[in-house]
Amino acid sequence: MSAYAALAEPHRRDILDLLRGGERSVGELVARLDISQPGVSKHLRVLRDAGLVTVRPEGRVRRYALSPAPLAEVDAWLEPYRAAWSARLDVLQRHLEEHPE
Amino acid sequence: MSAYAALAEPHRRDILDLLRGGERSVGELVARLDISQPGVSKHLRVLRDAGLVTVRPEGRVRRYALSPAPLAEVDAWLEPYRAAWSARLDVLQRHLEEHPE
DNA sequence: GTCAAATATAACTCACCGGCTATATGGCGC
DNA sequence: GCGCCATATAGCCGGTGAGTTATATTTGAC
Repeated sequence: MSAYAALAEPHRRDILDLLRGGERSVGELVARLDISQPGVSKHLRVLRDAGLVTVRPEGRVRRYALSPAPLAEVDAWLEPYRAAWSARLDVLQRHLEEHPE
Repeated sequence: MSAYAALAEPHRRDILDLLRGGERSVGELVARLDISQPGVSKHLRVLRDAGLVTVRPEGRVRRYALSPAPLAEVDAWLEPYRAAWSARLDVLQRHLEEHPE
Protein backbone atom coordinates (compact mmCIF):
# COMPACT_ATOMS: atom_id res chain seq x y z
CA MET A 1 0.00 0.00 0.00
CA SER A 2 1.30 3.44 -0.88
CA ALA A 3 2.15 5.97 1.78
CA TYR A 4 -0.78 8.04 0.53
CA ALA A 5 -3.18 5.16 1.03
CA ALA A 6 -1.67 4.36 4.41
CA LEU A 7 -2.40 7.91 5.54
CA ALA A 8 -5.99 7.74 4.35
CA GLU A 9 -7.01 5.85 7.48
CA PRO A 10 -7.42 8.10 10.55
CA HIS A 11 -6.34 5.44 13.04
CA ARG A 12 -3.10 5.03 11.16
CA ARG A 13 -2.41 8.74 11.33
CA ASP A 14 -3.15 8.52 15.05
CA ILE A 15 -0.62 5.73 15.40
CA LEU A 16 2.03 7.74 13.61
CA ASP A 17 1.24 10.75 15.79
CA LEU A 18 1.69 8.60 18.88
CA LEU A 19 4.98 7.24 17.60
CA ARG A 20 6.24 10.78 17.17
CA GLY A 21 6.57 10.73 20.93
CA GLY A 22 8.97 7.81 20.72
CA GLU A 23 8.81 4.03 20.57
CA ARG A 24 5.56 2.41 21.69
CA SER A 25 4.59 -1.19 22.32
CA VAL A 26 1.47 -2.59 20.73
CA GLY A 27 -0.22 -2.63 24.11
CA GLU A 28 0.44 1.06 24.66
CA LEU A 29 -1.07 1.84 21.28
CA VAL A 30 -4.10 -0.34 21.95
CA ALA A 31 -4.68 1.49 25.22
CA ARG A 32 -5.03 4.79 23.38
CA LEU A 33 -6.88 3.79 20.24
CA ASP A 34 -10.44 2.56 20.84
CA ILE A 35 -10.02 -0.36 18.49
CA SER A 36 -9.24 -3.97 19.28
CA GLN A 37 -5.71 -5.30 19.65
CA PRO A 38 -5.88 -7.25 16.39
CA GLY A 39 -7.13 -4.13 14.70
CA VAL A 40 -4.08 -2.23 15.87
CA SER A 41 -1.78 -5.06 14.79
CA LYS A 42 -3.38 -4.97 11.36
CA HIS A 43 -2.78 -1.25 11.00
CA LEU A 44 0.79 -1.70 12.18
CA ARG A 45 1.28 -4.31 9.49
CA VAL A 46 0.06 -1.88 6.85
CA LEU A 47 2.32 0.86 8.18
CA ARG A 48 5.24 -1.52 8.24
CA ASP A 49 4.62 -2.61 4.64
CA ALA A 50 4.50 1.05 3.68
CA GLY A 51 7.86 1.59 5.38
CA LEU A 52 6.40 4.07 7.83
CA VAL A 53 7.26 2.17 11.00
CA THR A 54 9.84 -0.36 12.16
CA VAL A 55 9.67 -3.01 14.86
CA ARG A 56 12.16 -3.94 17.50
CA PRO A 57 11.31 -7.08 19.46
CA GLU A 58 12.27 -6.81 23.07
CA GLY A 59 11.35 -9.88 25.03
CA ARG A 60 7.74 -10.61 24.34
CA VAL A 61 7.02 -6.97 23.67
CA ARG A 62 7.36 -5.50 20.21
CA ARG A 63 8.25 -1.84 20.15
CA TYR A 64 7.29 0.16 17.10
CA ALA A 65 9.11 3.25 15.99
CA LEU A 66 8.44 5.91 13.41
CA SER A 67 10.25 5.63 10.10
CA PRO A 68 9.19 8.79 8.37
CA ALA A 69 11.17 8.49 5.14
CA PRO A 70 8.17 7.60 2.92
CA LEU A 71 6.50 10.80 4.02
CA ALA A 72 9.15 12.67 2.11
CA GLU A 73 7.53 11.52 -1.11
CA VAL A 74 4.19 12.90 0.00
CA ASP A 75 5.87 16.09 1.05
CA ALA A 76 7.56 16.37 -2.31
CA TRP A 77 4.28 15.85 -4.12
CA LEU A 78 2.73 18.54 -2.01
CA GLU A 79 5.50 20.99 -2.75
CA PRO A 80 4.12 22.69 -5.87
CA TYR A 81 0.72 23.00 -4.21
CA ARG A 82 2.24 24.87 -1.33
CA ALA A 83 3.19 27.50 -3.87
CA ALA A 84 -0.37 27.40 -5.22
CA TRP A 85 -2.07 28.10 -1.95
CA SER A 86 0.40 30.65 -0.72
CA ALA A 87 -0.02 32.41 -4.06
CA ARG A 88 -3.72 32.55 -3.28
CA LEU A 89 -2.97 33.97 0.13
CA ASP A 90 -0.69 36.53 -1.49
CA VAL A 91 -3.47 37.54 -3.82
CA LEU A 92 -5.78 37.96 -0.86
CA GLN A 93 -3.19 39.94 1.02
CA ARG A 94 -2.51 42.25 -1.89
CA HIS A 95 -6.21 42.71 -2.36
CA LEU A 96 -6.59 43.72 1.28
CA GLU A 97 -3.69 46.12 1.06
CA GLU A 98 -5.13 47.83 -1.98
CA HIS A 99 -8.71 47.81 -0.75
CA PRO A 100 -8.61 48.14 3.03
CA GLU A 101 -12.03 47.63 4.60
CA MET B 1 -14.27 12.02 1.92
CA SER B 2 -11.27 13.53 3.65
CA ALA B 3 -8.48 15.18 1.70
CA TYR B 4 -6.21 12.33 2.81
CA ALA B 5 -8.55 9.72 1.38
CA ALA B 6 -9.01 11.73 -1.80
CA LEU B 7 -5.26 11.71 -2.33
CA ALA B 8 -5.03 7.96 -1.82
CA GLU B 9 -6.19 7.32 -5.39
CA PRO B 10 -3.45 7.81 -8.00
CA HIS B 11 -5.79 9.02 -10.73
CA ARG B 12 -7.03 11.73 -8.44
CA ARG B 13 -3.51 12.92 -7.77
CA ASP B 14 -2.99 12.91 -11.53
CA ILE B 15 -6.05 15.08 -11.99
CA LEU B 16 -4.81 17.57 -9.42
CA ASP B 17 -1.40 17.62 -11.08
CA LEU B 18 -3.06 18.39 -14.40
CA LEU B 19 -5.12 21.16 -12.87
CA ARG B 20 -1.96 22.77 -11.56
CA GLY B 21 -1.45 23.82 -15.17
CA GLY B 22 -4.72 25.75 -15.08
CA GLU B 23 -8.39 25.08 -15.68
CA ARG B 24 -9.26 21.95 -17.63
CA SER B 25 -12.49 20.68 -19.11
CA VAL B 26 -13.60 17.14 -18.37
CA GLY B 27 -12.83 16.17 -21.94
CA GLU B 28 -9.27 17.40 -21.66
CA LEU B 29 -8.79 15.36 -18.51
CA VAL B 30 -10.31 12.27 -20.08
CA ALA B 31 -7.90 12.61 -23.00
CA ARG B 32 -4.94 12.32 -20.64
CA LEU B 33 -6.12 9.77 -18.12
CA ASP B 34 -6.64 6.29 -19.57
CA ILE B 35 -9.91 5.84 -17.79
CA SER B 36 -13.43 6.29 -19.09
CA GLN B 37 -15.25 9.60 -19.07
CA PRO B 38 -17.65 8.49 -16.32
CA GLY B 39 -14.66 7.37 -14.32
CA VAL B 40 -13.14 10.82 -14.56
CA SER B 41 -16.45 12.43 -13.63
CA LYS B 42 -16.66 10.22 -10.56
CA HIS B 43 -13.19 11.21 -9.42
CA LEU B 44 -14.02 14.85 -10.02
CA ARG B 45 -17.08 14.47 -7.85
CA VAL B 46 -14.95 13.08 -5.05
CA LEU B 47 -12.44 15.88 -5.42
CA ARG B 48 -15.23 18.43 -5.43
CA ASP B 49 -16.75 16.97 -2.27
CA ALA B 50 -13.34 17.15 -0.65
CA GLY B 51 -13.09 20.82 -1.63
CA LEU B 52 -10.03 20.22 -3.78
CA VAL B 53 -11.51 21.43 -7.06
CA THR B 54 -14.18 23.83 -8.19
CA VAL B 55 -16.32 23.85 -11.34
CA ARG B 56 -17.20 26.71 -13.61
CA PRO B 57 -19.82 25.83 -16.24
CA GLU B 58 -19.16 27.53 -19.53
CA GLY B 59 -21.72 26.63 -22.12
CA ARG B 60 -21.90 22.90 -22.26
CA VAL B 61 -18.36 22.54 -21.07
CA ARG B 62 -17.53 22.35 -17.37
CA ARG B 63 -14.12 23.70 -16.47
CA TYR B 64 -12.49 22.41 -13.33
CA ALA B 65 -9.94 24.35 -11.35
CA LEU B 66 -7.67 23.53 -8.47
CA SER B 67 -8.79 24.61 -5.01
CA PRO B 68 -5.79 23.65 -2.91
CA ALA B 69 -6.95 24.90 0.48
CA PRO B 70 -7.67 21.42 1.93
CA LEU B 71 -4.10 20.45 1.17
CA ALA B 72 -3.01 22.93 3.81
CA GLU B 73 -4.41 20.59 6.43
CA VAL B 74 -2.37 17.71 5.06
CA ASP B 75 0.66 19.95 4.94
CA ALA B 76 0.11 21.00 8.53
CA TRP B 77 -0.19 17.39 9.63
CA LEU B 78 3.03 16.62 7.84
CA GLU B 79 4.85 19.49 9.51
CA PRO B 80 6.19 17.75 12.62
CA TYR B 81 7.30 14.79 10.51
CA ARG B 82 9.36 17.05 8.33
CA ALA B 83 11.34 17.82 11.45
CA ALA B 84 11.59 14.11 12.18
CA TRP B 85 13.07 13.13 8.87
CA SER B 86 15.38 16.08 8.58
CA ALA B 87 16.58 15.23 12.07
CA ARG B 88 17.40 11.78 10.77
CA LEU B 89 19.28 13.29 7.87
CA ASP B 90 21.17 15.46 10.33
CA VAL B 91 22.10 12.41 12.33
CA LEU B 92 23.36 10.75 9.18
CA GLN B 93 25.29 13.83 8.19
CA ARG B 94 26.93 14.15 11.61
CA HIS B 95 27.78 10.51 11.53
CA LEU B 96 29.47 10.92 8.17
CA GLU B 97 31.40 13.92 9.38
CA GLU B 98 32.69 12.11 12.44
CA HIS B 99 33.36 8.84 10.66
CA PRO B 100 34.33 9.65 7.10
CA GLU B 101 34.57 6.55 4.93
C1' DG C 1 7.24 -28.27 31.61
C1' DT C 2 3.22 -25.27 32.42
C1' DC C 3 0.82 -21.18 32.54
C1' DA C 4 0.16 -16.44 31.46
C1' DA C 5 1.17 -12.31 28.84
C1' DA C 6 1.94 -9.90 24.42
C1' DT C 7 1.29 -9.96 19.81
C1' DA C 8 0.20 -11.82 15.24
C1' DT C 9 -2.63 -14.31 12.09
C1' DA C 10 -6.93 -16.58 10.40
C1' DA C 11 -11.43 -16.36 9.12
C1' DC C 12 -15.43 -13.91 8.57
C1' DT C 13 -18.65 -9.90 7.63
C1' DC C 14 -19.99 -5.66 5.92
C1' DA C 15 -19.28 -1.67 3.60
C1' DC C 16 -17.21 0.96 0.27
C1' DC C 17 -14.35 1.95 -3.89
C1' DG C 18 -13.06 2.08 -8.57
C1' DG C 19 -13.90 0.50 -12.87
C1' DC C 20 -17.25 -0.34 -16.53
C1' DT C 21 -21.64 0.27 -19.73
C1' DA C 22 -25.91 2.37 -20.40
C1' DT C 23 -28.68 6.24 -19.85
C1' DA C 24 -30.18 10.83 -18.38
C1' DT C 25 -29.42 15.86 -18.52
C1' DG C 26 -28.50 20.24 -20.35
C1' DG C 27 -26.72 23.50 -23.84
C1' DC C 28 -25.83 24.51 -28.83
C1' DG C 29 -26.62 24.61 -33.84
C1' DC C 30 -29.71 24.29 -37.24
C1' DG D 1 -38.20 21.16 -32.13
C1' DC D 2 -34.36 17.85 -33.39
C1' DG D 3 -30.08 16.05 -33.10
C1' DC D 4 -25.49 16.44 -31.33
C1' DC D 5 -22.04 17.30 -28.00
C1' DA D 6 -20.22 17.41 -23.19
C1' DT D 7 -20.90 15.79 -18.86
C1' DA D 8 -23.24 13.58 -14.96
C1' DT D 9 -25.70 9.86 -12.89
C1' DA D 10 -27.47 5.07 -12.32
C1' DG D 11 -26.58 0.55 -11.77
C1' DC D 12 -23.75 -3.27 -11.65
C1' DC D 13 -19.54 -6.07 -10.40
C1' DG D 14 -15.21 -7.52 -8.46
C1' DG D 15 -11.86 -6.33 -5.21
C1' DT D 16 -10.31 -4.65 -1.06
C1' DG D 17 -10.40 -2.45 3.54
C1' DA D 18 -11.43 -2.13 8.27
C1' DG D 19 -13.52 -4.07 11.94
C1' DT D 20 -14.62 -8.09 14.71
C1' DT D 21 -13.83 -12.85 17.42
C1' DA D 22 -11.18 -16.91 17.84
C1' DT D 23 -6.84 -19.02 17.67
C1' DA D 24 -1.83 -19.58 17.03
C1' DT D 25 2.84 -18.16 18.36
C1' DT D 26 6.46 -16.68 21.14
C1' DT D 27 8.50 -15.51 25.41
C1' DG D 28 9.04 -15.01 30.43
C1' DA D 29 7.99 -16.55 35.08
C1' DC D 30 7.68 -20.12 38.07
